[in-house]
Amino acid sequence: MPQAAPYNRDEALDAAMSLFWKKGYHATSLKDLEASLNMKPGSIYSAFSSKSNLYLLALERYFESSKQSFLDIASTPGSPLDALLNQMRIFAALPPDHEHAQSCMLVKTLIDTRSTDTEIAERAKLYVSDLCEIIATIFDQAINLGELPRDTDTRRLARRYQASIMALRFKTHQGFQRTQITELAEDFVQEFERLRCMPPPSTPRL
Amino acid sequence: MPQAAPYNRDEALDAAMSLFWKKGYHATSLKDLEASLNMKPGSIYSAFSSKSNLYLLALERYFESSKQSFLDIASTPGSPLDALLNQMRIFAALPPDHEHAQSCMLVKTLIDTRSTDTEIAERAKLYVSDLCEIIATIFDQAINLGELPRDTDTRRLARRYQASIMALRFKTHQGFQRTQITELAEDFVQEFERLRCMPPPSTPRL
DNA sequence: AGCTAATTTGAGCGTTCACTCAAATGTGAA
DNA sequence: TTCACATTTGAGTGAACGCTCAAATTAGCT
Repeated sequence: MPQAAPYNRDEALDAAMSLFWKKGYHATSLKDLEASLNMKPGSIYSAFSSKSNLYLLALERYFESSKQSFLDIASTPGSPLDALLNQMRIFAALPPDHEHAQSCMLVKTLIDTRSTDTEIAERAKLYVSDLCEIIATIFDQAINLGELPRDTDTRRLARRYQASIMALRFKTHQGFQRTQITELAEDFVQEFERLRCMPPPSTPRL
Repeated sequence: MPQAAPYNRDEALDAAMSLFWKKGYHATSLKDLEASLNMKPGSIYSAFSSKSNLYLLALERYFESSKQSFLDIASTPGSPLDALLNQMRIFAALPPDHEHAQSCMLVKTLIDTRSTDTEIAERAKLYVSDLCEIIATIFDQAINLGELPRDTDTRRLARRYQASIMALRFKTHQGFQRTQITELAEDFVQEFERLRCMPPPSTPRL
């Protein structure tokens, strides 16, 4: 005796994202999704077409929120370099049970689907590149503010930053001790801190 | 009409390792294994008990060979620091279609099984720690040879080295361009190179 | 050759997979 | 109230899953 129940697309996609992020694409079953989204198979399929399409939507959601957090950094009034490095420390400081205290979903997706689901993997690659480009523009800002040398290869630096973040987040996921994570973050931060230009002389040159 | 066919445990485990490494635990089916190992389901089960146990054996194989390559580094006659950093460049220089030119299998395992197969994930964690400890002892050797300052925290340094390798290998897996991988490797190598002590003065002090 | 133990075989087990659809229900216009 | 429409329901689809086991084959010993 079916009854019509409400259904909120945003909440459903959030739930799907959390579940997929936690369990991965292959290990998540329709049964799991039914329970998490609180929807029956028919509803899920009429709303999202297929498991893989639902995954793509969940991944897009993850990407958009990551993108937004970097755009926020880009529009932070103070030092862009400080803001980027702070972001690194923030990941390291997340309580271990926090939802975000695990591997980047894009990384998990690539590892999980690269050799089995090309479409999903390609999408994830695209998102990673997009984020990298945004990070590079933040480093560009840092140059314009005199925080980095004019000849810095910002694309290359962004790739290194992204790789460091991924490594850090993976180590979080792996269940390292808190102090070890903090130390690792501090090590990475120091490497970028070294590139910072000395503050310009406060007295104007003649 | 069954016929008895030969069966080589080493070859079978190698094939299982390659397949699991490439596709991941959940995405690899018994059918896939039957084809790769060239064994029928009954033989597989009488030889390896279960899919998960076969995975554990394949993972152990992976670990042992990784371990061996670091032990080789440890017993290299020259500079241990050089040997470690060379290892990094070697990963970056692998042709993209090389079997090893993908994410570390321990990383893939952790991401794939952490929330679904505790036993496998715990084993992977253990192996990662073991490798980290070996790397730390190589940094210890570097200290004793005067390549690193006496007060270096080698455990911490080993964790950073391991994280950097993981990030680098993941980026390889992700399908970056060759030059970009090389640049990233060079960036990471430079970070460690900076820690190296100046060579001791060749003329004895008075 | 004849027997025993060890091993491989592959059809097929029960289960779970992603997914479908006719029926039941709520909603809104007339 | 009535009827058309949009939506949800959940039992059920065929296929694929991990896995089993009786029968067939080989290998080694006597």
